Amino acid sequence: MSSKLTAGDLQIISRIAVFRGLKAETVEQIIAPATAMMLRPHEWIVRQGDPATAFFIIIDGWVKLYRSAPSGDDTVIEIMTKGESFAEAVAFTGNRYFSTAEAVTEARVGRIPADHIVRCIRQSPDIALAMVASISQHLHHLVQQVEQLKAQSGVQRVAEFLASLSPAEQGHCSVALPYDKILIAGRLGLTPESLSRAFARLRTIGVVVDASHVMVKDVAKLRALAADDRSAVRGTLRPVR
Amino acid sequence: MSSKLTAGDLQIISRIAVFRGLKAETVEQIIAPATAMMLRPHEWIVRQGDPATAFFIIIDGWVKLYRSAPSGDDTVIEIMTKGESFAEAVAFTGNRYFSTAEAVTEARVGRIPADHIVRCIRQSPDIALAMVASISQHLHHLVQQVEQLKAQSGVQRVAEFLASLSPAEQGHCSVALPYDKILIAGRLGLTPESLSRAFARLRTIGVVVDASHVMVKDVAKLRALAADDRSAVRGTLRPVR
DNA sequence: GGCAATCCTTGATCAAGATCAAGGCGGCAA
DNA sequence: TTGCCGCCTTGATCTTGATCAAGGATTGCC
Repeated sequence: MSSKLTAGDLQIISRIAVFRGLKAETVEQIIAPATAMMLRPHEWIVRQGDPATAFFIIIDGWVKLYRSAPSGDDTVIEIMTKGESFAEAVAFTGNRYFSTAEAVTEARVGRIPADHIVRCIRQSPDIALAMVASISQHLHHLVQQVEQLKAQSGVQRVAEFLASLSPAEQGHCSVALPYDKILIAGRLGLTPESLSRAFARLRTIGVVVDASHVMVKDVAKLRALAADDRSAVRGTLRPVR
Repeated sequence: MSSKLTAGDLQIISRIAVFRGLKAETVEQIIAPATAMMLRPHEWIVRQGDPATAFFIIIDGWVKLYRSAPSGDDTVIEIMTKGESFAEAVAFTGNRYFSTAEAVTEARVGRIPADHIVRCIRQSPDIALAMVASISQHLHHLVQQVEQLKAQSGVQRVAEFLASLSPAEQGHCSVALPYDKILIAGRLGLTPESLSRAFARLRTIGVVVDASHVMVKDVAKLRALAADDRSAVRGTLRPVR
């Protein structure tokens, strides 16, 4: 289940996110005691409520963070992939993980013990600043999610999601959905049925979804819709039967 | 507008949140260059998009964090009071504040320059750990908010909010709403009208709201409702006309 | 091939919450 | 005192999204 990191893993880890800006030797020192986890779909990495003893970097694959209510239903908090990290902050507090992390695809995840990092920080405090920067990203992302849930309709959230997949600011583009629609629906706080209908509505502004392929005629229009700019999509977006 | 911290301010600040667990002299060193801001209602502390150069500790009063969309409407992200801090993480990144912070009541807020803290951290890294712990709290709070918005109905969020005001786990209690209902509605992602109707529904399970006074007959029932435990409130909660 | 399971879509219906409109009430200033 | 304004509530209506139900498409397995 757990093994040493390969040279390739190190390459990936040191180039990304959490450790951006640190010297190569510092990064090496940090990840010295790291291990790699190989996961099959549905296997979990940590469980909500477990004492936090480490944080994680995704080397490959997709991972979802979700919370389970006593009533039984799960709420997706975040979906992450290669180069992203999670549970940094809580790992330093000794508290408990507040979400479950589960592999969505086959995945490879680096595990870094918190106590080791704490030692490293005492030795070179710059590490702390790098990690705070990474944590700040997570905060920003969550703040945006709260804003979206409170202020945007389902169709708008879908539009924003599609726009975020598109590399371009405007013009047309063709992208692939990164994971299945049930999961996308969860990410956006919708049921699969509602997501399906949202896609149907977006057809009226030139978005064609076929399985995991999405053709967007005009990305700018998508963004305008997400931003509530009614003039950009006036008269369109009728419900589709 | 900005002045020195009083001895009383120092008392409050050093006892709370961000600096918990640090030695008194360390705290003193950190807040040496801090200033106090006195604010009237509606005055802002920082603006969304401003470069982040400091973080803040609320000494007294209430402060709301909110984001403004290009379309004009505002989304409440968080409402905070005495002893709470904000913008810690982003202050270290040099990025821009991602919400506006505005006084809701008269308020007194301590401002701590980020560059100074960075120097302190290099000198004694324990500060970083204390701050990460505080940031972790913020993360947890946001995660909970996302969960609530995605998984709970408006009435449930209101129930949870009221339950959180009550010191007791169960039994009856009487509390005061901490700020006006428009703001409570914003915090919970509802319109004032919907909040009003949610309160009306809760009357059927023994919650009486009169102006800012709330009488709760059975806090346990509130919590059960928030947690989706239908058996606890079976047959009640009919819409009220 | 046939079968089952999963994913996705579509339709019909229902419930939740937003919106629009109106009115009560309390505080405050002239 | 009067009048105004902002907060709050209530009613009527509309929109959004959830739920329930059914069926098509794909995939994997025997």
